[in-house]
Amino acid sequence: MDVMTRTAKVTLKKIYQKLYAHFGPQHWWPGDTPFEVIVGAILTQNTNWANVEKAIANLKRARALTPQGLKKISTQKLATLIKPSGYYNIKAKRLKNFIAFLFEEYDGSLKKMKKEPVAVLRRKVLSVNGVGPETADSILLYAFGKPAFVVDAYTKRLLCRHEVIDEDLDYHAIQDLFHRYLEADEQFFNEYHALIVRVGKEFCKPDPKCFACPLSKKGIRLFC
DNA sequence: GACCAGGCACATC
DNA sequence: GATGTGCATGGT
Repeated sequence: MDVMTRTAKVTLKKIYQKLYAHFGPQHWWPGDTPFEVIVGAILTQNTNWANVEKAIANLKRARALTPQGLKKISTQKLATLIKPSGYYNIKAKRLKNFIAFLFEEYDGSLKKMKKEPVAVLRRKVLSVNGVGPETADSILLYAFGKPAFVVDAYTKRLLCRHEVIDEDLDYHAIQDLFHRYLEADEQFFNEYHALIVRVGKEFCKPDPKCFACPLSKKGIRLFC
């Protein structure tokens, strides 16, 4: 194993250990059912989770938080229910696109969907308009328990700030780091991503000067 | 009032 | 292929 590879591997493991030691297990994803996780994954696109929760509550109250429920209601009605999550018109269409896909390919059954090999599943989910790489991997990992690492804005920011990666690395290049250097374990990927979001929300703000982090006594970085 | 939040598709060059 | 833009609410 070459030096760079070894460094990246050690660094990724070290970050995880520091985060886990500080925050403990996160018990993700916040969703009662796999279907709720999928809906949440679409609604949370570029959106604060607190707003997504309001939209989810509206869907539950309207008894629409099932494949059949979302299939039945109109796109317009759906948009009204999910309004608090923002981008409600486009997200209503995206949810409808996913539902159409679910019924066309799997008769509306998540159980059937889960049986698909992971590589095939990812490719097919990505073909749904409105489902990009992060949403697809969130679905694979948190709804279906497949070992797909979820790369989000926090992941990229954290790794950039700690000079593990360059700013210009794209989604799949970043994901590849986790897939190549760490064991592909679903629970581990689940916990790792959840911890990144936790530290990101609290301490890793967009302001590039913001390094305040409880994991370093001097408050600057995870490790220096 | 400005800035931010667990993206994505599409237009344009 | 790179870069820019629209989509929108609610909390700080």
